[in-house]
Amino acid sequence: MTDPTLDPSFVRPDIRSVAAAAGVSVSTVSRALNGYADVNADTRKRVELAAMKLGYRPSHAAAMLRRNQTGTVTFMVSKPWTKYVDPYFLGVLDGLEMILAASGFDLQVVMARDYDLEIDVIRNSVERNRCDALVFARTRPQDERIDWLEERGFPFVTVGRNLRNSHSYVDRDQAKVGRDSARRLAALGHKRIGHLTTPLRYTYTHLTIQGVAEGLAEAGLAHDPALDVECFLSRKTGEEAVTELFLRGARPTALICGNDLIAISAMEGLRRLGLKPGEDVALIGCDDIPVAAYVRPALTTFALDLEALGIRLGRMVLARLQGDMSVMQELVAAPMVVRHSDCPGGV
Amino acid sequence: MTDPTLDPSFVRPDIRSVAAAAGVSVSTVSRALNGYADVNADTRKRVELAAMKLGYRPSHAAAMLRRNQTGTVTFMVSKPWTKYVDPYFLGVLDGLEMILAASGFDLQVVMARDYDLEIDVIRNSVERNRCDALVFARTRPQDERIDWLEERGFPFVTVGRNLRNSHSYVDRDQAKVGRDSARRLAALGHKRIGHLTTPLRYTYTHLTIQGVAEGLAEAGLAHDPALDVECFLSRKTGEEAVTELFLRGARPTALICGNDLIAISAMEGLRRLGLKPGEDVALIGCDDIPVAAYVRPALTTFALDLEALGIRLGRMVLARLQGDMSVMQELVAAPMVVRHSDCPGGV
DNA sequence: ATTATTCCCAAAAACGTTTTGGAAAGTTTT
DNA sequence: AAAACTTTCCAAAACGTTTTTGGGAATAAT
Repeated sequence: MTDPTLDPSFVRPDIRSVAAAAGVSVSTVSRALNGYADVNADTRKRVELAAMKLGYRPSHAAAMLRRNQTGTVTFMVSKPWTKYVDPYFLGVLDGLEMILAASGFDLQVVMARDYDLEIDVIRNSVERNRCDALVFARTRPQDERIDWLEERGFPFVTVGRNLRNSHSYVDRDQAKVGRDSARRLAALGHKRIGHLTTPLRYTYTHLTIQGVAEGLAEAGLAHDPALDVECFLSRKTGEEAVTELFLRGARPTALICGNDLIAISAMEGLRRLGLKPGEDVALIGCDDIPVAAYVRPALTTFALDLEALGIRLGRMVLARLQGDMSVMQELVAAPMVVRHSDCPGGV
Repeated sequence: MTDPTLDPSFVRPDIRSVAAAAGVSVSTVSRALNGYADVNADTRKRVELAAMKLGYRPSHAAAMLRRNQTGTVTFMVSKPWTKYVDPYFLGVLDGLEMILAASGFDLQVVMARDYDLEIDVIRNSVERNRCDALVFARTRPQDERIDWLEERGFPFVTVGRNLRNSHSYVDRDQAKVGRDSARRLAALGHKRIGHLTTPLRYTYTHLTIQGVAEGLAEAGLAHDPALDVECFLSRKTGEEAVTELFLRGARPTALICGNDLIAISAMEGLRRLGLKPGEDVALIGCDDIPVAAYVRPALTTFALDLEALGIRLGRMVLARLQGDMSVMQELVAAPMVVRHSDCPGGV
């Protein structure tokens, strides 16, 4: 049996051809194929058979025009973010796509060339009715994207939150990451614990800092701001941050790193200063990227099931799309995976 | 001046409202806004002003229905691939999106849950008219996706090629990577050069192997198949491959690794065997992932401007979409970045 | 035999654009 | 002054669905 669509004279069948083939009206085909109740079982079967035989595929554009929706969910990312192969992006996208596809939604990816343009990209997507819902990550304490969308009542879900905490999101329990990091290092006997933070523009950075502060306080340790440095993915990564720290005269015996890339590059910085990472200075990362297990010393860090996160995100979006207007906020756990970079602190 | 779209009674203006406001017909609005020549400059201005004032945004669905195209390009990825945060994906997507967006096309991402499903995903996208063109990577020597699309005459561009070499693609000069790797290691005095390859299912793996063979032959070295192991991202990564190699009794003094992750995990395998990577055994990777510079020994590898690759890909797609039916095949260079993992070989 | 009640289905009206085929006015050429 | 172009615009016809409206034919109830 050869594929009819391969015939060069093949033309896409429309709903009318199916109706003709099945000997029913156009509207009946539509109702039959869309699972409406008021169509006889036999009729439905006949229609389905005819559709199958003709290789009929409803026109998405026409359906969407009539239904007044797009059937797509847009995920927005910032270019500066993708440039450094952020592990977040992919896994989340993965889970999200899975859930959406199961409900017949397309996942669309748009990119903002710069942070300033994010809001424009969103406005464009929303105002042109390009999507039914939006998803984005890297939320900020004051996030104009969230403000704008809330004001407009447009469905959206984020990875991470803003300060107002008024919208639906999925977030890693970042405060716990900070707390656990500080606790562990304190328990290992460290007194001067530094923090190489992710960019302060993001909310999650502040949550981590807060968690670290709590962990330190619990252990009776004072938080010394001189031990903290803000890092970026593009410039001043862990290596430079460590150099800056020691140049400043601050001499931490342990470093909590905002992510694994910071941690791994910080190791290099320490070596340059003649210090042995994992022996002279303890390190804890975050994210558990694939190479974390293979660097020397193997990195102690926090794992995160990105796909699961994407799945939750997807479910939230779907709920929103089905009219559930409740605010959903989920925190996902990030278990510590202990390797060898977190050594005991000297007296 | 407040945003009119914020008014709760706001309804999306359609082309008729604009026509009414500008005092012209609907068709004139369409022609004016779409840049047709046969509309008076003054009229065009009046229309544009009215559209602006009303906050008019043409309905994508309606336009696409009428134009009989979707305005989107679909990028297909395989889930098993995203799972291990392949650095390819992001950068390419980045460049691609940039080019497409500039021409008003949307980039859509679909995921195939497994290799077997890739063809179904493609069929679905094409037959349902969900996109105007397709892009995908990880091509195979016999690639049924390519076969199917060629048969159908549907526009597509790939990252990588198949054996027939009949379609448009962008590819890294993978044979050169293999050749350069072999040459360098041979020049450093190595005689027994192993190869931890990427999966053999992909064409680029074979091209690399071929390049390595050429490089070895040039140096007058025989290629010993016992020194080669196929690696995967999910299981049997470099670490296990190295173990297997030495267990077999093969004792390479240098290893060409299909990618950086294989190389970095191979380092761990070597250490487990009491060997010092970069001293006892030389290593060369491929991709130059962000941590490559930070592992110890810092990894010698091949860089690749992913964004540039994505841009070329985008341009090819656009050409296709504009009716250019020529076969375009571009090879992008991958310069070697020399660090410290490739040490001289003993006598 | 009439009247309700179900169950199906057909016809037609959207949905918001783009495109087609001219028409009207103005301009140049015969 | 007629003919032949140009320029500028318009009305109407698509595009392929979904949804609404209305009603015919069975079946059940009076």
